[in-house]
Amino acid sequence: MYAAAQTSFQQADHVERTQISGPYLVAPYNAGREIYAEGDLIDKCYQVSTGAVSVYRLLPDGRRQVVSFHLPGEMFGFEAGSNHSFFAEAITETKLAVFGRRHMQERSRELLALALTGMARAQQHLLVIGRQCAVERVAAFLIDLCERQGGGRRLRLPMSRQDIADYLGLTTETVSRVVTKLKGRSVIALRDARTIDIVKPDALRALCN
Amino acid sequence: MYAAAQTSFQQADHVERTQISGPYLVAPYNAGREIYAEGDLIDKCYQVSTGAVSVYRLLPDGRRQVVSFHLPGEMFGFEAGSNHSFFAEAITETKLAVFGRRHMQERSRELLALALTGMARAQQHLLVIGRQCAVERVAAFLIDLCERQGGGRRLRLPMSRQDIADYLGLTTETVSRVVTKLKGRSVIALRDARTIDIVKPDALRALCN
DNA sequence: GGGGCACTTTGATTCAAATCAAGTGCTCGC
DNA sequence: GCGAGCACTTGATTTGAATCAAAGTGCCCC
Repeated sequence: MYAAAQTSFQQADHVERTQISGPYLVAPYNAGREIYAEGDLIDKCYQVSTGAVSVYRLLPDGRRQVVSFHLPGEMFGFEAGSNHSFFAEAITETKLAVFGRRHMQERSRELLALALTGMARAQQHLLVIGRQCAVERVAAFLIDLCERQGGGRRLRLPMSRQDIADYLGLTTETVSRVVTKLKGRSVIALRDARTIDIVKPDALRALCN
Repeated sequence: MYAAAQTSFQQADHVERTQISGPYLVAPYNAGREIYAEGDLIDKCYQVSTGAVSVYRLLPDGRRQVVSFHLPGEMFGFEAGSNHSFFAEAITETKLAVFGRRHMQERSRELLALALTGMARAQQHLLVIGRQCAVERVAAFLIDLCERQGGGRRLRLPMSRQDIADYLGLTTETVSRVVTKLKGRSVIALRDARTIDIVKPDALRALCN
């Protein structure tokens, strides 16, 4: 399961340490590569160095819910219990700083803050998915991603329309239609399908409700 | 904001301590009473002694998402940051064990486990709301509640259809129709609107996927 | 440079749940 | 015991998003 990561560990001394400091290794993952699977033992946690990661859950019939995306600087991989309930995979070419079990125990104070933030994010996401319409969901998603990328006007989407749809509880077609509509109203502009310029940030923010 | 709680604190020595031990007080809340509001300072956390609590968020236009219900023995009230992002209110006549800030600091290890469990619950809930149809959502809700009440066949609902709808991202009408349909298939039986007998637990479980 | 493939967009139709609109029945206060 | 009000149920209709279907578009590899 961890074969790729374990054979390609390397020393790293250039990775930003925004949340947790200490000794670690950096592992590269190709786009689409699984980081952990449902049922795997939890014995590591991760910080995205470059690239992007999705954490998701599957229903037996294949329906998928992405519960979170993780961008550079963000931590993931800690869960309740001893085994993972979710899958994690690299969306694009990704490098991850990997922390071992010992490190997690030493740093339980930081982990608490991260767990509380994760809970808050998931609960905010519940409101979006449970009570907002398609346009509101996409607008909220774009704003969230924009802020997490530093708040500039240009937004790079590391994930596909399918990933976005599975995150927002929609279909790719609906996501695409909403994007087209926002483009039509000149709220956003597309350089290409994965690069969005936010033309009217206030209008976009107003759409979240 | 906490007036009712603060004037009615009383020593308690009979409340079960399933998660955290230590000195505390017990406060009674009438049905519908607010426990904390969005924006309130976070300086306490709570354990339900008797009754039930809902934690929810509101959109400016009044749409509401209940993010969690809390039954006897369960803790709530800890969030990221220094101020609440959610509202909490007693659903029925409720008694809460209240823990102060000092206690939360001393018990950060237990809090971590609770935060991780809370995150897992919220993420599981995301899958239900994002990717399951009305029947699946209601079935999952009934099973979850049943297990949290000890797993017997008879289920007492402390909350209204509106509360359930706001938890599941549905309307009261839809919740009611699903309940009627499950009753029609003899998967469940209703003693009254708030008391459900699970007649075919396996069939109910099969409906969740 | 061209073929194939994956991703995205667009269009037509269907469908599940929301909305709108009455009932029904239970609880509580008088 | 009786009426008012609220919670819940049921029915008719609408609607937003899903589904089904078919083009674009760009990219990689040969």
